[in-house]
Amino acid sequence: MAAERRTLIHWFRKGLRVHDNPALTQIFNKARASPDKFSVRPIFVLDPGILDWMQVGANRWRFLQQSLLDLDKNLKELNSRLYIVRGKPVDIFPNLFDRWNVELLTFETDIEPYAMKRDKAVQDIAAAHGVKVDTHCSHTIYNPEIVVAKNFGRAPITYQKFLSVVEKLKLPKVLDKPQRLPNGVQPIADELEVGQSDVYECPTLDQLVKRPQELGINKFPGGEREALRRLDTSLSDEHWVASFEKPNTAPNSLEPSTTVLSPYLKFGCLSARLVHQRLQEILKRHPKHSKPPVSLVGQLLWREFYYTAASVEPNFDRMLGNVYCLQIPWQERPDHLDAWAHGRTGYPFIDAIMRQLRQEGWIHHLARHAVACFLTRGDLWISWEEGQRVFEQLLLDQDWALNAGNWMWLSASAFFHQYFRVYSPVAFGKKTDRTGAYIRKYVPELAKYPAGCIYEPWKATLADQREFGCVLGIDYPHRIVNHDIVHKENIKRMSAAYKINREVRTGKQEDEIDYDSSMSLTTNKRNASFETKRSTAKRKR
DNA sequence: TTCCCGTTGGTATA
DNA sequence: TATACCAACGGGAA
Repeated sequence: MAAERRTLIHWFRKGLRVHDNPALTQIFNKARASPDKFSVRPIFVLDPGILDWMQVGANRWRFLQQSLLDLDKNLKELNSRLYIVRGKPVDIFPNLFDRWNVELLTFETDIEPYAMKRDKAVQDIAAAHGVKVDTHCSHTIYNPEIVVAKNFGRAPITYQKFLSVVEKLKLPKVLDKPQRLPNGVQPIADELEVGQSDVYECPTLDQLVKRPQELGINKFPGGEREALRRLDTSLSDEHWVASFEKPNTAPNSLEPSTTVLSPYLKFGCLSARLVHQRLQEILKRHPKHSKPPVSLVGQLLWREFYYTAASVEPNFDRMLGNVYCLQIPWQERPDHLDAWAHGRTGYPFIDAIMRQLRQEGWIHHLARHAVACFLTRGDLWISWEEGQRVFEQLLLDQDWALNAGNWMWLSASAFFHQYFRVYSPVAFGKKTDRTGAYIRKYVPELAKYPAGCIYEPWKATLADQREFGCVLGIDYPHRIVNHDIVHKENIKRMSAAYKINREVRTGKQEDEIDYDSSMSLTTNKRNASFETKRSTAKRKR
């Protein structure tokens, strides 16, 4: 009798795909082996609690919505479907476990603190309801837990060290999509579905997006189908793949100079393990290929690097109490932060990047470097946490570990320490776009400025500005800081911050430390120094 | 303790 | 286009 069937649930969170999805494949195989015993319910939980954890901008909601629609389609091709459940996991699971007579729950592991807490709670609930839970690590190529264990309980904090650790590890077996379910495994409608046929349907865009005016161009639609298509396109030119070196790609080309697979990897529409396997196959045919850290494989391994580091530090996205992070007395400047976030700094290259980000949800990695350096140690001296928050909202590929890790890198707070290497908001972009075509596209008010001064519009005379149809202070802002002056001051501030951190780290007594050595002492700074001690203590443990 | 190295700086000089 | 220099960091190996 159908009523006696037991339900197998796969819970999608990240990993919005049917290919290379071991947790999904597990329940499909189990149901296929005993089709008269089981029903299969692949679910996605629309969890309002996630908003206490994450900022999600309109473009990112759209990407998720499209990914869910595509996932439902892909599951239907396998004779199943996606069930969207609305509510907090801790509230809805007890109900589902009872109502659906659940035997097994599977999901992909995650290392984000919000996810780990949520998953622990759900596992406890499952245990109380007699539901078995199986988890699989498939968001990353290597299991962060194993990498940490192989490195004697600590995450490697240099890329080279990370490489030496993972080189010894076995690569995962990449799975194809599961085989189609036989007829009869689909669950019969539950009491909620009866008379409410749309109760588990995918959300519409207007259900998710509260401010539709913030929706930009849909240049990178979500979903597994699009992800695999994009992968094929990216890998079609094998010479390009084999010779890829990230630093040689342009941050300001009019069309992306890199693959833009990152949003798909973030949501798991695309398996990093599959990409890795496909790359290895190509590289076998091209013995003289580029290598990590600059190669395409190297890019995947950066992702692994940050995931591993983040997996053992719940404060990875904060300066205070973060074992990796240098304590720096950043300043609060809401006006400057706002100008930066909305592309109104008066530096055309910086503004073009920030506007592209807001419109399209993706910017080149080196463009991220330029704007991140500008916000933090280069020019504005504003905390990387503020930048992280803006990126979190706007980037389609926003991934907690990568976003925080890269912000620490760029602000020279962790992993990278050569703070005297500062990006110029004027010179850096010129290397790959002499004429300023990128600026003309994203800062159209400057479109008539000639190549000679489009990166530095303040060099145009007022008469010229009028002729070019864009007067500074009226049609486009004056620059909010003078880079030539502030970046030198900031290098000194960094030097002082490093000195204090060094002294605290090496155990010099607090009263011996000269906080005033090159800048005035602020409350902020004393707190920062105090927290460093805590971090250091933690690190030694 | 010393020395080398580090995904992707900027600038001047040849 | 390549190289030296700027002023100088931390991690990690020796």
